[in-house]
Amino acid sequence: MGDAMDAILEQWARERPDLDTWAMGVNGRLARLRHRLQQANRDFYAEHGLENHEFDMLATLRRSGAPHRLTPGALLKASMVTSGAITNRIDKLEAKGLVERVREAADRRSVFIRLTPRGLELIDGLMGPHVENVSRLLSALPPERREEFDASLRILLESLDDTSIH
Amino acid sequence: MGDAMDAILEQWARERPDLDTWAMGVNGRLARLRHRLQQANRDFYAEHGLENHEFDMLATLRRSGAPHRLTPGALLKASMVTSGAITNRIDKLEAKGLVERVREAADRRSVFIRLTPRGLELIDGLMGPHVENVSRLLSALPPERREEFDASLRILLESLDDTSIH
DNA sequence: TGATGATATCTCAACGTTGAGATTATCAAG
DNA sequence: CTTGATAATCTCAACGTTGAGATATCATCA
Repeated sequence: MGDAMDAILEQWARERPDLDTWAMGVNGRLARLRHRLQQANRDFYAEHGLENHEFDMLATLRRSGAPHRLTPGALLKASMVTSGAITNRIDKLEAKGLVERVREAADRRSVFIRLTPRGLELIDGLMGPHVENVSRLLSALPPERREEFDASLRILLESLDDTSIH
Repeated sequence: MGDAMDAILEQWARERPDLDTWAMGVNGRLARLRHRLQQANRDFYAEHGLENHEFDMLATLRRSGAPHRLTPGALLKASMVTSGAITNRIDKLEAKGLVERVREAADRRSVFIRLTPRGLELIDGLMGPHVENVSRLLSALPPERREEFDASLRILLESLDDTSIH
């Protein structure tokens, strides 16, 4: 059979046989796979009234543990967007009543973004179905390949300095 | 050592030990890896005055073979964005003199987007360095792992119906 | 105490994408 | 021919992100 990238690499082989295709293929497949997964995740989140990034932010707060609050700065580092986007996203989630801004006396430059009871309940109820959904999306990979695949991804990420969430 | 995703999965293991983490890990690593690669590619393209998507469109036209022209519809299908974005991108590349709109008598609903001589020269000169750059970015993956890694990506893409560029 | 630099968050103009609809052209059927 | 359906491209308002700068607070030290 072959995927879309096979067809693309065939074109390159015809037009520019001097180019080595392995890296191009992996680069393209990673882009396409990420895109497909993101679309599929978006469909799932939409069933529950959430945007992709809204789910991400709620999940980040949830996995930080009680009392389920982080500063915008911490949320920024945990994300892959810039500060303006974080402010905007917090605004939207606050308007939905899923998080709230809490100022503490300690350092008044800072704000805590805290899951509301509703936000906590929502994300806690969604994590199980989300994991099931992602598992289903990746279920085509034979079990005996899974460990090596994940390990390869980790090797690449470590080499690109993706080594910390702090 | 461990990558950023290891730290995230550790948090989940502490907070929600009931969740199976393999699929979440792969999903997150694919997102992060794609993001890192896209950033690195962007830096490379920027050295040559191109945006990420501009390089993509020029490369799509180049690999289609002489006479290096495709309709906006074909460029749309080859991309992962919507029609408004395609029109906008063509406008920008046309303003830079790298592609031109050509109407043919055959079907006047259609337009061909054709690489100009400058556009062809630019993308042809860039493909070699681009492949070198991507190869370097992926060089941490041991050679004996590469074939299986690529094959696993293909398995996943085929299962998600990413099977055609037409 | 006051000055200086660092830190945390927010602001906002510029820009790109989305996606439904408008426009124009072609094709098929009667 | 007309009519209606289909097709290809473009338009544009709504929206989100970027990224530099503004604002406010804190820390340090003379």
